[in-house]
Amino acid sequence: MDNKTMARLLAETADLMEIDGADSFRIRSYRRAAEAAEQTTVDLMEAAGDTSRLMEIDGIGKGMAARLQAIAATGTLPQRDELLAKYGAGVLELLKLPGMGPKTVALLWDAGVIGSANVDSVGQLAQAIEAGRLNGLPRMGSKQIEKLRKGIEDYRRSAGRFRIDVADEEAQRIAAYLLQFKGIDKVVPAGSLRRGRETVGDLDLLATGPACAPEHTQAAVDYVAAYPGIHDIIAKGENKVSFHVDQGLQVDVRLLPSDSYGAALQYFTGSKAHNVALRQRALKMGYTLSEWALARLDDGSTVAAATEEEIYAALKMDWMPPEMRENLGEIDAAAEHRLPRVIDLSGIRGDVHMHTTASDGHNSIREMAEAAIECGYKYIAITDHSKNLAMTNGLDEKRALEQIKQVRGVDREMEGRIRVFTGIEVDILADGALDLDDEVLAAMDVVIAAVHTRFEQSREEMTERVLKAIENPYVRILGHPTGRLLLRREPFALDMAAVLKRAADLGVAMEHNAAPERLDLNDHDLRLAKEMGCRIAMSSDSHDCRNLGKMGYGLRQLRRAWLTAEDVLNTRSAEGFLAGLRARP
DNA sequence: GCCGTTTTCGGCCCGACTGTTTTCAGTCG
Repeated sequence: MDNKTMARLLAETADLMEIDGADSFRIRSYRRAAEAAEQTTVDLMEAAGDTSRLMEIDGIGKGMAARLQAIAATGTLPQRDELLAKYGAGVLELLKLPGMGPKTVALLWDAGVIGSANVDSVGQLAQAIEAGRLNGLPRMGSKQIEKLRKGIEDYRRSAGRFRIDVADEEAQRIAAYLLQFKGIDKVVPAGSLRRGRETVGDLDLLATGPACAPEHTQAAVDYVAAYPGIHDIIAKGENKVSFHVDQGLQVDVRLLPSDSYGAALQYFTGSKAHNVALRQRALKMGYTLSEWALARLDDGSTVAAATEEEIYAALKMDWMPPEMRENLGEIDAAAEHRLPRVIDLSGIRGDVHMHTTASDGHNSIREMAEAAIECGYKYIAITDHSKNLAMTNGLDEKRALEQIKQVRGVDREMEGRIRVFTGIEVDILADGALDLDDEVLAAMDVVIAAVHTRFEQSREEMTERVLKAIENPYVRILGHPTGRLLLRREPFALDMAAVLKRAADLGVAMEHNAAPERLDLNDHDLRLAKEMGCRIAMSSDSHDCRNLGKMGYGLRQLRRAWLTAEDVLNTRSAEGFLAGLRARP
């Protein structure tokens, strides 16, 4: 069982305890432990034998260590099983409905609307609503019932999160609309979009300006609510409008006076865990922190509010990039002035993976090189597909050798304006062998090995396959390691910890494809890579010169994992990049 | 159930919005 599953079991137990009316602080412990299990780089199954090692993880005490051990040993948690038997598995799904919290679930259960044997609680609830069986229950007026009916509709229509680039585009459209209103000067996305999460659950936009001052927001609120892309309005208050856009994404727009802008931006950027920890720190210092201001506890006077920098400074901390705000140690680091300087997009000097018309790309070597110069890059590597990928017109040994000559030719023609390296994206076969001869690979500057064909292989076999491939001394980069591109974002079942470790030992770099629809490595993989000293090679994997330079989203993931320029090979000069790769035999 | 500049007991983050309440509970972020 992986950490994520263990985290889910703990989180579900917390949900069930909440329905059961358990002590709220105890519930919070389960949630904290679930977050800790999800975020830790310790392999919990492996550490389960060692109680003290589990207890070293923040948020895991004696009790939670025992529960993790129970999960590791039996695959389940007695507390959870008991509550599931009582309430039925369907209640966990009910909690995902908007407006449906534990108290309401408990109410429905007490009233007999939800039966313990019933698994399809959402369907059951829908039927109960139609049959009028909610009428007369406490707190169940006609509006509340209608809200639930609509919630079920929305849930069935679009459950889930949206890719960051999709959310980003919507944010820009809404911002452009808002900025047309006289008195709205600035619109900034907050929430997980600002933190650079891979996906966004809903969109938080902050607007400020004279029209957003308290008591004068009505006209601006009405203007927001008139946004043409709105599908339906969820809530409309004095300084907040929530709505769905047509594709299902929920948007929260908040209007704020400029003197609270920093406090609000900090607050709505989150994450939740970061904010909770920050407010605890504020309390210890005799302050209270809200979206309006950092204020003194005793007389309520404002300490800081207008900018994030002021607020962090008043809390005796360095300001930190939004990507780092996940309560993963950044608060202590900022207080001790030892935040790492995370990687910046302007530091990227080369793109190490791209295709040309020789295989399935749309442009010539020369066109790719010219486009890369436009992006400000100092070097690129041409890495077309190899022959096993027949559908891409992949290169065989003969064509690969011919291409080397062409690339070297273009490299000379560029006269130092940019360096163009030779390379290939070679296929890892089912047995871990590569589909081109070593003599050809030996002639390449950059060999990227990637799995392109998936056979019916188990996790162990997939891992063996990749481990064997990177043993090949000519392989310098492991390409799209988690296979997300190929499997419609379904990652391979692969022991990433083992792969990262071996890659680090061998000096093989790990590719991180930075296009938003690909993003090879997740936050957890990247933190592991950093911990193990496995270096990252960022790429666009461009098949079109227009896609070069679109590394922004993937780069923000690297910031989330605290990666610095040191950890990423593309930040080096052309010669430094080659030298940073595993040495060739 | 966790944790310690409050330190082994007694605390544990903050406010807006909604609906059904005539003073507040529940949900959300």
